[in-house]
Amino acid sequence: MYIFGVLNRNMISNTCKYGIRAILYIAVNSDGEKKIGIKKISEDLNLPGPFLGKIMQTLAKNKILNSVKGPHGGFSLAKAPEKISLYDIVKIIDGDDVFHECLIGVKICESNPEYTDLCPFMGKSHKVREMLEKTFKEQTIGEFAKGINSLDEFLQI
Amino acid sequence: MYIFGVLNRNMISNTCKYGIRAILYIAVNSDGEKKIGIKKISEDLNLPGPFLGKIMQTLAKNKILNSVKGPHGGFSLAKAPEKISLYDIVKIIDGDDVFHECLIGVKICESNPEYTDLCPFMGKSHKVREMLEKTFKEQTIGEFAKGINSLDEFLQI
DNA sequence: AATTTTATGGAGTTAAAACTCTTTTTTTCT
DNA sequence: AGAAAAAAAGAGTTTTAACTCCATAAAATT
Repeated sequence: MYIFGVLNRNMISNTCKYGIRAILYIAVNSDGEKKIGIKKISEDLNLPGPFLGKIMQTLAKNKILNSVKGPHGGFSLAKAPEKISLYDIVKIIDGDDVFHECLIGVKICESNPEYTDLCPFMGKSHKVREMLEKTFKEQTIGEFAKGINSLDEFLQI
Repeated sequence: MYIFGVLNRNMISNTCKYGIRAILYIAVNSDGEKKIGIKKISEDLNLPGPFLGKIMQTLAKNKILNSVKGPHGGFSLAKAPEKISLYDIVKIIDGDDVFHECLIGVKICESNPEYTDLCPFMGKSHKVREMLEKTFKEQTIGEFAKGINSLDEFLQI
């Protein structure tokens, strides 16, 4: 339930989810060299094309993707898929606040990165949050892509 | 870094954080019976008063707070602080999506609450997320309030 | 060289979260 | 009963994330 309307609170922004899914799509469908265009990716993944374009731009600027203009152009991974983690992508698109900021917005936690238990909850929650961060850092695109049996899993929402 | 502007991505909405901090304020400053008004809470915690009013309304409707109108009215906890968990508050204000939705928005996970490893990342991340949920469920307002030495910790953002 | 195809860049629009303002209702105090 | 104090309710506005549109730039094909 939400106070003022419809809410769907996510840890990760839609923008970032789209980015992750597009990169996975490339990892699954390209053999490293082959370029894939925004049109094809956005149609297959059912994502808004022009918006995805912006996201890809950002990922290209941040050396996650290579982009080539013109006919037969498109995007390919700029590194081995085993060298790209979900954390890398989240950090570029959403930043890493989600892994570090104080969960209830207490000032003292923000100025106290050692978690020397000034906010009682931070003392209890920071281990879980470190695990969360670790999970994102250890999950590579390469390994993720290997685990995908059917691309249909990634169609639509 | 964020693509289009300034982003500060939080697991928990500001609305919810304000609610948690206001409840903590009441738990620390009231002995169970004493009512405290929005004006005092919002001034001391540096929160937008009318907005906090809405949040308190919602929490009152959901039996977390008692509210009394008129002179010497205000809000008090509707239950023992040990019976109120952070999870309760998050669920009321933000919903529990943040603990359950698929982190990268893959359809198959949403329709598959058993996590029978169709999405490779869900298989790896759901344990951390269960821990996160547990952490929120086990953290009561009562215990939290006991751990607060100085209210100054909770002033401002 | 001209055309086509694809990404890039910039300036918009839309929808939802965050926040404000004003009026009404309830309670208490005189 | 009347006035004052507080929350409730409703209708706004502002800000930000999400998304679109159009013109430009670069590369390949003819």
